[in-house]
Amino acid sequence: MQDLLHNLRIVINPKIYVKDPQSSDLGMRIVEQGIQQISEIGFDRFTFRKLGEQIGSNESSIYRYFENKHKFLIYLNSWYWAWMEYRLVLMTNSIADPRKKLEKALEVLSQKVEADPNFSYVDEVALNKIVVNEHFKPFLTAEVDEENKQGYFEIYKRLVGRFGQMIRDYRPQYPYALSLASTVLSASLHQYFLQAHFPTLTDCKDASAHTTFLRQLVFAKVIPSAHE
Amino acid sequence: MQDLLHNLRIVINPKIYVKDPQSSDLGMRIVEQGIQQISEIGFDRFTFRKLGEQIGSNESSIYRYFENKHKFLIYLNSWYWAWMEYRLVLMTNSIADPRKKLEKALEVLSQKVEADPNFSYVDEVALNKIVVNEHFKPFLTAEVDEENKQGYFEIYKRLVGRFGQMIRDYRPQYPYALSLASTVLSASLHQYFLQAHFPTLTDCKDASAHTTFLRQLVFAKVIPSAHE
DNA sequence: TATAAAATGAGAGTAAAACTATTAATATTG
DNA sequence: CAATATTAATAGTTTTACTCTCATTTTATA
Repeated sequence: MQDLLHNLRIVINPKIYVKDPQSSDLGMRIVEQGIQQISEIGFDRFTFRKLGEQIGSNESSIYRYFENKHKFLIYLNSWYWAWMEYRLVLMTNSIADPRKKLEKALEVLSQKVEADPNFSYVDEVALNKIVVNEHFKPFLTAEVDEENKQGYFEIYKRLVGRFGQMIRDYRPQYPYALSLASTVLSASLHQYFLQAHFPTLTDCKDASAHTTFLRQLVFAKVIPSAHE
Repeated sequence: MQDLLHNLRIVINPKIYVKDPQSSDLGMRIVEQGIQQISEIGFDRFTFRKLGEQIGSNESSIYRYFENKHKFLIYLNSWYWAWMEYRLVLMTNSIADPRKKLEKALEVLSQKVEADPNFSYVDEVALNKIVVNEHFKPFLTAEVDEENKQGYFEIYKRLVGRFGQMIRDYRPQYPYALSLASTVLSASLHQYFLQAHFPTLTDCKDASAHTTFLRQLVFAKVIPSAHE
């Protein structure tokens, strides 16, 4: 992707942060170095104290940007999914044919992530590693329902909806477009996770295999079973 | 399922526990009440102290059975997947026809969980709620690879392998049997999770829809795309 | 350029969680 | 019955996840 859009900024629900990290130098360092640290040591071992040390700042300063580290993870995930949505729209918008559109969408959502020069302070590859490794951790808390009500997961939901609509446009009769969309999105992460940690549980050994596997799922022709 | 097998016991890798909870009354109460508490308040809010209070015992006594609460969660997950495997084998063993066998397997793996009278001290419905809500939390730690090496996830891996083999028996030419098996298993949990917390991201509104959705995925006929 | 306001840094302090260790009481078993 | 293992009660340690206060620096604006 070329450096087409210099003045682009990913917009995140303000309820997720205390102070917008994109509004200051310290904020950007928090995000930048936070991504590095979490991708290196994992989210559980990550603390604001350690991050403070790394960026030569203070724990309490970070708390002025994010209420706690869980919110920080939600922020990073939101950023990632917003970025995915932007790439999805950019790459499919001009395609009229539903099948080709859906194929391109699948490609965007399942291929190996590469750095995007439009957002220099975010290392998308490291961020992808976090999203793959921590998977659905942002959702897996007792507070999901409350946080969902607060709109913390809007971006992800919009992406699933958008992708679901593409499936529906291609297969109007298919009644499980949303389920298929959420399954494909989650399966894509999951297969990468398995490739990294449980290679005996997946056949996807390279990036193109991931896409092919998912494409076959999406474009397969439903055969009614004896039960239906 | 009838009460056929009175003397059945789920065997778990001893490395997961310090002392086998199935070997004593206290151990069984830990498992029984632990399942209740985690399914009620969620894993993050759960502590050994609270569990101790509930079962009228002491925090330090629980530590004699499980090293920490993460291992306890791994134990519960292992139990769940071992139980799933046992049901899978029981229900499919006598079926010779690969298609019918696979259909039955899908049913066992995707239908709503019901209590199993063979294991009276485990509430399978509550345990299923934990597995759905905490999803892949046992895997999502910086120590996955180490724990995997220790064999903590053997049961789950065996289940995926077994299910993958059933897919392979039915579609010998299909090159993604393992990926499909892991995807279906994970998608089944995920769709139940969405149904409970993000109903706008799934079309599965009842138990039969879950099975139908997954059955269509598995039995669909692959259509080669323009890329292949 | 002076001055107010905002942002950051440094440090101490608190509460809860996650253990660990010790000793006493109780149960089990040989 | 004696020895042995198991469990209960309690206190203590370390770490994490914050919170609070105040001093210092930076920035904005008159």
